[in-house]
Amino acid sequence: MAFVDTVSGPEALRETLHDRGMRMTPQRQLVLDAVRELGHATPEEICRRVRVTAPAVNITTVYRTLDLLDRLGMVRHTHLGHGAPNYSVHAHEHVHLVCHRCGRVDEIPCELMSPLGGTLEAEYGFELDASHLALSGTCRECLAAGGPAGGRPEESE
Amino acid sequence: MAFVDTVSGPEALRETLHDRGMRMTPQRQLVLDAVRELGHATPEEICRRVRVTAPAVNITTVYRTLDLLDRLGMVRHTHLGHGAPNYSVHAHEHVHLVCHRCGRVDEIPCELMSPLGGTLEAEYGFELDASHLALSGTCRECLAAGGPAGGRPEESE
DNA sequence: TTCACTGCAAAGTCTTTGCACATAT
DNA sequence: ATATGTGCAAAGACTTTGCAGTGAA
Repeated sequence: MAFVDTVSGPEALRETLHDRGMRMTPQRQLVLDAVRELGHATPEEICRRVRVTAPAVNITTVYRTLDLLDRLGMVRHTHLGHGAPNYSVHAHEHVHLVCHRCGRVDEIPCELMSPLGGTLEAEYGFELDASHLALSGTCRECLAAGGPAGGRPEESE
Repeated sequence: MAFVDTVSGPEALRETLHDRGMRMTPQRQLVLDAVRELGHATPEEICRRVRVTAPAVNITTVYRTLDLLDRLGMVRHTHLGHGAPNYSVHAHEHVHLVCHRCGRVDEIPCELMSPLGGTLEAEYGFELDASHLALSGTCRECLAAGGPAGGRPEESE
């Protein structure tokens, strides 16, 4: 019997879609591939990536497809604080650290959030979804350069 | 000698502005008052509040003034994950918990973030600004109602 | 063959910019 | 008197919607 990669192969998407009476299309596969290849990206960036292969794909389709894949649980989006959201594959879990002085974005493992998650659950009954939103603050370099806490954020967000 | 409330009186704003060669205007005071009265609000809501007193004030002025007050450190804004940012007075520090199933926003004391803040600082040299971004997840009610982790977010964000 | 999906264009939010006039100092 | 601040209108970034035609099943 043939092995079917139900996690990342093209068949996974097709099956998931068919299970819900939806159709597999080249656009959908391309968008999912683009998210995987880019790691993190905005709809705009994903669209550009898709267009390398299929120049006719419309940004509208990218938005609709990202929304669909998000609802299917195959990708997820994170709000980094300003502007467009940032999409990544669902499997790749991490927390974002956004420096609001230089705009730099770092990733840290989700596990660091576990203690906080436990507290929130115990005290507020709130189940934390660590990877959906970013944490903001000031990064090492900006602390070193622009001086500590005192200075207001320069720019970016 | 007269007592001057340098924290919240009208003179505080005037002084801060004059120190930087900027001018005190009724609009600026009204926007700051609106943020104080509303606690949390979007630029749109702040504008509506200001217009109760001064109907001619333009939304553009509200945006410009909020940006100014933010740079002056008198208000701060938080990204709740979707749409417009949320402004509040700088003094009132807290973390937001946003339920991505029902959209509800709760506040928790900043201190809960201290352990995480310490870890981030020690391991990554990152100085956390807990109140600038929200934490998302699922609230107690939604967990009870819609069942736990399993179900995809319904709606809202 | 049928109906979900796509592309296109238009509209909808939220926010910023340019400019002439108003006004705080 | 001066140049900062304001209102207005237009534009800009990001996203959604309506609709007719396309193509997956």
